[in-house]
Amino acid sequence: MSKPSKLWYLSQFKLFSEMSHPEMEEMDRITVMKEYKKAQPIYLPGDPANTIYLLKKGKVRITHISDEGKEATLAILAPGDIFGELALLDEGETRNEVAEALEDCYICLVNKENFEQMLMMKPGLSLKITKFLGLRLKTIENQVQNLVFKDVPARLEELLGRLAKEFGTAHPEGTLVNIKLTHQEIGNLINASRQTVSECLGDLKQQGKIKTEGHKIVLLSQKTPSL
Amino acid sequence: MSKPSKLWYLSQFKLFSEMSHPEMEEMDRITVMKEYKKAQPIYLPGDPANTIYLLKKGKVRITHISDEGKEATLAILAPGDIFGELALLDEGETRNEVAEALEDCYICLVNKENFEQMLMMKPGLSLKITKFLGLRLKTIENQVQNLVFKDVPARLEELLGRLAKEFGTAHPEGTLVNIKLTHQEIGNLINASRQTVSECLGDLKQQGKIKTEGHKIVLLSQKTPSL
DNA sequence: TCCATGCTGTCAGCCAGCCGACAATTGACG
DNA sequence: CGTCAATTGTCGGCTGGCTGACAGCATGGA
Repeated sequence: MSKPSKLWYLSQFKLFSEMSHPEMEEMDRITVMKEYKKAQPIYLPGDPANTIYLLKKGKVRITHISDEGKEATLAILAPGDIFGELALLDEGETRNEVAEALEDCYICLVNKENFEQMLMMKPGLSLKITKFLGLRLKTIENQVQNLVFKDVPARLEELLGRLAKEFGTAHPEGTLVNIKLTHQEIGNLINASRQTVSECLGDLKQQGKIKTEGHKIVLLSQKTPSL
Repeated sequence: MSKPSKLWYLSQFKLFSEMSHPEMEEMDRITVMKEYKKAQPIYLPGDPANTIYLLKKGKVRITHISDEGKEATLAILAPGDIFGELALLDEGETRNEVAEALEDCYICLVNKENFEQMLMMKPGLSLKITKFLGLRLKTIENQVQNLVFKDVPARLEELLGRLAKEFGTAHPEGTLVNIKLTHQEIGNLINASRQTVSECLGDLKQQGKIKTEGHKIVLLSQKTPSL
């Protein structure tokens, strides 16, 4: 089988980095690895929420869609991230957002019951999950603050910084943000219209803060002008 | 001592409702009950985050304050709620929001280390905390959606509904929202200016959806007019 | 009781960011 | 290499909601 082994992928998870080998094997036992092709939905609003997902390879986008069809992207996830953890809540819940593969992905599926069982047996792991959820909470609270306190240009800069940190690679003049997003998609991430994003990106270019390379953005390292 | 016993208060917590008696006593051991007077701050931005709070009596408001002094209220908490749980995250973190007693309160303080220790020993409790955090996550995601998808009048109606559910008491014509908030405070809750709130409340009155009683709001039950 | 302070209602003016429109550019695919 | 669809840049017009201002109202403290 040409896929890298599931166990290897599991070991890459921050969350499981301190797991013992027998624990890892247990994890392996209750886990199913699945492949998702680019643009393929992983779950949709209304789907039963009974699975937790561990993203191994690729990028996944989580999006809310309003009644009027407006989209708000909650997060773009990278390998090592966990999503769908709302499944840990009460029975009978359904998803209310879309999870979609932005690229070809390998994802591990964990059944809710198995996961809970494992949590029961491994208090240490449980604490890690708790901390993980707390971190997530902090992140989203931060997003609320951005929405409430900052205007579109500021939110855009903040987003570019985050993307650079998460998906950035070295570049002679700064950091290449290694992810392709349309202006519309950027707008969905910061709650702005396509046109406003276009305009603000133009401004940032003029200010010498970014430049575009093909369809990707390069964050130019700010050379504090000597004077 | 005239205060109701701490153990009694602990037993009221949803979270601990299924705890055994010895567990309760353990909880009692690591817990300190403290009284906060109306308008007294519980913690401030910059304070070290090393305590988890269990609200027993009274109401508590959690607020973010931006650099420019603009306020955004994240939540108003009622007895049985837990806050400050960000303390469970990594060491050395500090608060970045204000927690403040809206009325005279009894609050239980739990030291972070003690709490973690207890979590380690009681996997079931841990799972409950996890679910609790998940619930919190869901709530705040809902708030983000409101901010992004709805305009001020809609957010206001939604808020009134929430407050009625949380703090409402019976009233001949509908539900009395049993909490006194200024228009400014309502504005902080839904990210709107004082004036806009004032205007929208006026509109709702005209539409026969609410009326004011003293300084509190009554949500009138919608009698679907039989034409 | 009276005053001070804070809350409410309402208005005019303003502006960030939306929407629709359209042309220019790019990219994907045969 | 050509063609079609998607993406981008850029405009004008519009509007929700903000700010500031000010005049009634409450409220509570001395």
